[in-house]
Amino acid sequence: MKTQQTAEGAARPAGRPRSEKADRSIIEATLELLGEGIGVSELSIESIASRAGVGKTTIYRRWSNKEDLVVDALATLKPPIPLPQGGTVRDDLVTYLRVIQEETRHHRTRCIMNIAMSDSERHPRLAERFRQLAVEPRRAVVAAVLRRGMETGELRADLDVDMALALLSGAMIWLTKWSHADASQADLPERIIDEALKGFRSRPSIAEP
Amino acid sequence: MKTQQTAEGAARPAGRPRSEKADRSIIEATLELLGEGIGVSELSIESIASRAGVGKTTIYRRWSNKEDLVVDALATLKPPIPLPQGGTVRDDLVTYLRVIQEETRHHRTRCIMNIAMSDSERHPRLAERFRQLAVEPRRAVVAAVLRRGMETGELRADLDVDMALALLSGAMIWLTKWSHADASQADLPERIIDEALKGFRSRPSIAEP
DNA sequence: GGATTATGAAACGGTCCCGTTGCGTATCGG
DNA sequence: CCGATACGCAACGGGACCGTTTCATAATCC
Repeated sequence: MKTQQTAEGAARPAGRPRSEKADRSIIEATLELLGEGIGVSELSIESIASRAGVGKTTIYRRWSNKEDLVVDALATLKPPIPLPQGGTVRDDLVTYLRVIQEETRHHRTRCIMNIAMSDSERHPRLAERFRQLAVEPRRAVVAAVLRRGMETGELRADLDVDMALALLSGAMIWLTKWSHADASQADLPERIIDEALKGFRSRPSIAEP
Repeated sequence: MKTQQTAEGAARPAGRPRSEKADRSIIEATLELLGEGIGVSELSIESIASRAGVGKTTIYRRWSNKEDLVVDALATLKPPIPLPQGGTVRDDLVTYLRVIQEETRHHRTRCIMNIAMSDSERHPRLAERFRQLAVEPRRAVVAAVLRRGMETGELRADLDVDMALALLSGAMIWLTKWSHADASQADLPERIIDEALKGFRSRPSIAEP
């Protein structure tokens, strides 16, 4: 009845242990396929198994359905380092948008973003994963920058941080998706930030820096 | 060799004419399925035929591939009446975002938006259709409002109209997609507009209205 | 009526994928 | 070595669609 205890104290079941290498290649194959534009609904277990060099059995033994597998796979994506912050608030925000813009250049990133936008509708757990994986870290970083600006007086003290994040991120995504102009415009981040900083309303005769 | 000329001058081919009713039900069935969350890649000709009460032959006779059919189907979507404009620029912009917010409540609209965002990556002709169908009309309407504000002095004279549209629309989409808070917040449009109008930057002691 | 074309239904062979099972082999604990 | 479990592989029966073809019927022109 006695089973060997691992260092972590988990009960070690008898027999051949599961291959961590198989785990990794399954996850990696899943991410590869998603990154090539395969949507969750088109993603087939067989294609994953084939890509990973693994039997279907090995996959079914670990995940009972596709959504679970995709959720786990996405969990391994590391949020890209978001921001070297240090300059003025404007500079930091520009840098932030530049990172997004650069990410958007990669086909893989665009595919993942598409999954986040679309498949989340039918898979709430995916949506939650994306929120905590991609949205929340960025929100936190930008919020820190904005709050710093609010303290130094560079920004309005009553700024709505969530609203500001939505304006900036939303604008970047919208433009890269729908702008007629070449989306690779180098000055897009600056233009977005400056419009957002200045605001649309006219101001009675204040010299702009 | 002679063929009868219709009133429009088009050559009338011999034999039974194609059923316009079939045309319509095919298009309608396609939009129904897309509106239920079926993505373009999952959309099957057989399901369309079945839904439309039509033989597959009838579909294949008119469209040689799925993308063509979807493009034609989307072309029949009328852009929702965008804006009763009349009040202040702020009021008109709030109304504009309210329309978007209201549309987003409908599951069908969200599905169509998802297709616009995701499937456009793989189907450039779809992207183009969406641009001229949904994006451009809105851009035009909002641009008109903004320009009016620039003329009356309510808005900055050097406002970047495209950037402003991106900020507003992008923020709305971003928030309805990723906001933790209840997306049906009634005051979302006002909050977006006001942040955008005021701008993030602090202003040296100017009383806010 | 006769020629011509369209229509819905059904069936075709073919492909892809499903989720499961059996097989021979590999890797663990005891 | 032995029992237990995991492995990759191949095969299973079953389902969904593909794009095409055949067929009896319907609509239009002459």
